[in-house]
Amino acid sequence: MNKNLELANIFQKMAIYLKMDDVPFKPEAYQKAALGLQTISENVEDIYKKQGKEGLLSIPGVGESLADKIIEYLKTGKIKEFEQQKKKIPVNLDELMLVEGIGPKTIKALYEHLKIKNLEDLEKAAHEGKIRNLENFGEKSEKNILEAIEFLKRSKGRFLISEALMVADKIIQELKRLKEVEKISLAGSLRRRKETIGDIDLLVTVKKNYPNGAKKIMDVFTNLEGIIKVWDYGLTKSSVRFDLGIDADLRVVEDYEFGAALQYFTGSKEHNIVLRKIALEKGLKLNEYGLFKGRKRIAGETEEEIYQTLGFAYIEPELRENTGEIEAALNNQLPEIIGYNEIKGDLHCHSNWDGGENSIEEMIKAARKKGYQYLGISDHTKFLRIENGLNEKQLLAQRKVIEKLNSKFQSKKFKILQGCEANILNDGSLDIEDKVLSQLDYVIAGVHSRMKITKEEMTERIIRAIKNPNVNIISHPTGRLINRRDEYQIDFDKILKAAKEYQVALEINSFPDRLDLNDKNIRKAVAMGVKMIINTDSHHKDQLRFIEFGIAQARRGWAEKEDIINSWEIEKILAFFEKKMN
DNA sequence: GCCGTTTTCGGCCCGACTGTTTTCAGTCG
Repeated sequence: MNKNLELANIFQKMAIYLKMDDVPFKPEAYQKAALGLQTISENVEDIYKKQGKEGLLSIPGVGESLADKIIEYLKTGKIKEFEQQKKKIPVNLDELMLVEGIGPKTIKALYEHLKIKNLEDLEKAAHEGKIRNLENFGEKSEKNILEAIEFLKRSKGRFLISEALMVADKIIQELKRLKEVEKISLAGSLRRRKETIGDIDLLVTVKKNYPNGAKKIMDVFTNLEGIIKVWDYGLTKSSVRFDLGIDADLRVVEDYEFGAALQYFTGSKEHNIVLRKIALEKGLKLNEYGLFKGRKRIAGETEEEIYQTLGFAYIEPELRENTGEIEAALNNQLPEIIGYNEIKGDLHCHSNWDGGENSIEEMIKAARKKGYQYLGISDHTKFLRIENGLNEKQLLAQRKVIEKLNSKFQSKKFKILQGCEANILNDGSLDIEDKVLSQLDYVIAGVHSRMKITKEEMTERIIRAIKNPNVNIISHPTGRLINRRDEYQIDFDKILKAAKEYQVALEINSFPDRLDLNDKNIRKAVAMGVKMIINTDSHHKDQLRFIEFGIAQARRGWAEKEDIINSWEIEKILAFFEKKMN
């Protein structure tokens, strides 16, 4: 883990400890600093080296006191205050805070009365019926705890793609520096860009004329920063665990078998089984070393060669799940899935008007740097007080600001759109008056409250929002949070039908713990001709990069350019929004 | 503890929901 994340992690936990003692305001300050550390792209160590404390103060949310704590950590590897807090209440916050419905106060009470320190203690106490006897707890809360633990167990051991990719990128970066390394590639679920990742698989080939190359590579790999355990060390395969808890496997393969190995280790298993079956039917044999006719290797150096020799078009890794891609490839009907460079703008971004980190100008700058042609500012609206949601008056004031910015950028062929992320209230109405909504360029509507209602109620609620003539996009349509919260109950087919009828785009939210819609739902939408939009939901300019996760999800859902409205030119999107109005 | 087109000190932190209660505490967004 890099120092940014380590510090962010500590500040998060210090915030939790402060909340246990009901300290006002400070926890939020610590959390804000943690967020700042997570989102900046520069390394906090480098910042301090180059610019000293001044540099640290420029990190969003970091002031005098937290800058000192950062320095203390960089110098000593510890923060005294944090060590004291841990000593006072020595509990595993990482585990306990993951339990839905449990927060700082509960953790403190459980520790003080029942000495519960971790998930295991908690589950045991709940099973034994000890928790219900505590003040302010009852049978229901005990049952909820057990259910939440069950949910955790189901998702255990899977990492968010963003976490896994961060570790993998670092490994690749370090190994690429070695002169012994010829080719290096991700494999496994990470290469297929699955939304959660079990472990990291990597393949390398050794350059010729380096007889001890494999050893050198493995030595470097098994000694990378952040490794806490080396499971295996070998010249063809090594396996390690990083401090995040994630494992990584590295395999050294020969040049002539690289494609075969890549194909094999990328999977999915189900995809490969079918592929091997087809090879057998053709009198061939496919394994991780190549495609063979008898004992003769007829393909193996590249993946393309293997697919081609088997009689297929190349199948993108994101499609390799044996959910019809092989049949499609055989019939030459593979979709032309959307590319990673085909998004022209992001329409779900928050600015500092609603408590986001950056000003509209800063967001624009970041968007232009990404090569976007347009950017949509869609701040929260007033129902979400905590997010500083905007009211009608503020939205209209913001409109003026954006109009001004547009005249500034007119010559530069960049367009700023004003939207908002309005809240879908209990009855399906929105929290902003229609006459104001109708003045915005577009409207996103999303559910942010009362998520545990019946399927019928939730479906009706969202459909009523879809029917609102001003609504163009439904944000994070199923509401799930990966590893933390299930989708809310909805009849997705009905939602799709309504979205199609009323010309509303469903969002593919790129935030790593949302990725909502998921691949299955995207594919359903594609099949029904419902339009979608890949947005980041950025609350900070650096989060615009999350778009790659949303695009990956769209690709896994077989979406083509035509299905994704923000791969379109601005005029076409505006026409899409416009049409709904009439 | 942070931050400043109201302020370098005094704001910031609301509202819904759930489960425990019988008027409230904790969690979540």
